[in-house]
Amino acid sequence: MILPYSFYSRNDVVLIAREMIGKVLVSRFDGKTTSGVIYETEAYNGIVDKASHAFGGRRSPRTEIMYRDGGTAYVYLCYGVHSLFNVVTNKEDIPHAVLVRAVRPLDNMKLMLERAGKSRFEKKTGDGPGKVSALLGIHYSHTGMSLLCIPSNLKHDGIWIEDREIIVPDHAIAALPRIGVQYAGKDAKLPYRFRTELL
DNA sequence: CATAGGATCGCCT
DNA sequence: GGCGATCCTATGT
Repeated sequence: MILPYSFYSRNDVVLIAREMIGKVLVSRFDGKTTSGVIYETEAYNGIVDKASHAFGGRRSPRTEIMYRDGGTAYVYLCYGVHSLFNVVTNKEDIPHAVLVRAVRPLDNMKLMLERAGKSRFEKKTGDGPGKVSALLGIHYSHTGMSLLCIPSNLKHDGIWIEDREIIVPDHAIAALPRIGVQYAGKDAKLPYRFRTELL
């Protein structure tokens, strides 16, 4: 089942980030589908979250995407090198987002290896938000795409997330501080990162 | 217009 | 554990 608007539009971004563990991130570009099982995410809790790009209600051409309705892709360039993929959650004008930090490669390993410039898979191949985008072919120019409009035409591009009923028990999901947000002061310590070692 | 810095990665030691 | 790559974005003049 493709995750519907009702999954993304809820107001608890931390819960959504936790529930995204075990879901399958899918992309289709040039008619070629690739996917991976999500095993690490981070929640960014809108205008009250110092670690969020939208902290304090800041708006800019880049962060404007975060104020869109739930189910929109927010992809931005980090360190001039890496595209980082997030899903916007909640309703329009509430800039919540979930960063996908790691996936276990699933469909079309060959193409994903090629994209990552690797010759074989290792445990860490999809571990890291920059690597997630590299494997799936997601680029910062894809920011603003809807994850709810699934292309029926196989030649059409699209990104979406599926529930393939992969069960990850609650006790197997660790809640940890987020990575790389030391500038966020007190908010840097919030347990908004979710990760499982089961997948 | 100029500038500093970033929700990272891979390679080096 | 340290560092350079690399370029967009935000901010300030």
